[in-house]
Amino acid sequence: MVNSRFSVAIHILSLIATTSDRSILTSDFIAGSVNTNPVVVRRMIGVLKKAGLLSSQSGLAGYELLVEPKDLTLLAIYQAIDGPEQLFAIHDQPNPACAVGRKIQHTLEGVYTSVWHAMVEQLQAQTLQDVLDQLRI
Amino acid sequence: MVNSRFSVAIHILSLIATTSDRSILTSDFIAGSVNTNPVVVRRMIGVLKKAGLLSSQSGLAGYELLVEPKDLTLLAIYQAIDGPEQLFAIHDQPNPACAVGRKIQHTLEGVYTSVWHAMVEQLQAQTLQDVLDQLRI
DNA sequence: TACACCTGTAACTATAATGGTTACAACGGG
DNA sequence: CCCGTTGTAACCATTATAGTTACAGGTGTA
Repeated sequence: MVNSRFSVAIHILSLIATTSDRSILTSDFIAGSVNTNPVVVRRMIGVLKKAGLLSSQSGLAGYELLVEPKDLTLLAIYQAIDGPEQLFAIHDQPNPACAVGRKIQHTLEGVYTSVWHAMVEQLQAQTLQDVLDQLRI
Repeated sequence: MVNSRFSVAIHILSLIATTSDRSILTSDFIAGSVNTNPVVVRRMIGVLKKAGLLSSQSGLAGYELLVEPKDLTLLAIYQAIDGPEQLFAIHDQPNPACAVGRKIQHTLEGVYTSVWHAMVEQLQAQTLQDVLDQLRI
């Protein structure tokens, strides 16, 4: 099971997209909705900020999306958080003296790449706006 | 990143499928190819055995596949290991007093289900035989 | 200015997952 | 009986994850 950061990121971005009053949109308010600690929220927001998804100003409440919800794909969010990371880990240093061990890593990379491509298609097909629509806000 | 158990399982099953001489197919031999501990191998094999993918006899070297490589999909292997588990974790207890918090879990489930379905298609389209072919054994 | 409130970030902690290891009971074949 | 093997419990080390405390520094307002 992959960690819950992707879920939290989508939650945070949904709040930012739907809260017009910047003054109430503090890390404390967001943490109350997500049910976590404000620092966890600010940490996550720092990552999303580095990825260019939103902006904020130190000392000033409120966050602003830099990408329209309809243009913000779930893939962009996912990659902002987890980078270009592989989905499945491959055990390292299988025995090169063995016919299977020698080629298993390369083979698995191919398998996982095809799975990853399928995931990418799905994540790219859905935007933050789609999520907002399903939240019916 | 998901753990390396799926990779190790495919490696183990590839060895079993391609090693005709049962007497050398010990957990120690397999561990030497995977580069891990024999107990880790036996533990994993116990899981695959419970799932009905292979058979073994206590005290006797060797394992036997119960499904033909061409009929053994990577999905079956994946599910034997990780069960019907969700791919992405969803943070628990978002605030029900918040419009987003109230519906985010259900919405994310839908999103993740569509991603999972895409993965399933890929995993189902590839069999152990395909892996063996790529290993060129 | 003084103050209240906020962000950004470092540092520490608790918990859980992962994989490696030791140990040993039970089994099978020579 | 003896040796090598499987099956499994128990324990340990490492790492990931998320929560927490603490505090420096920015911002607007009385």
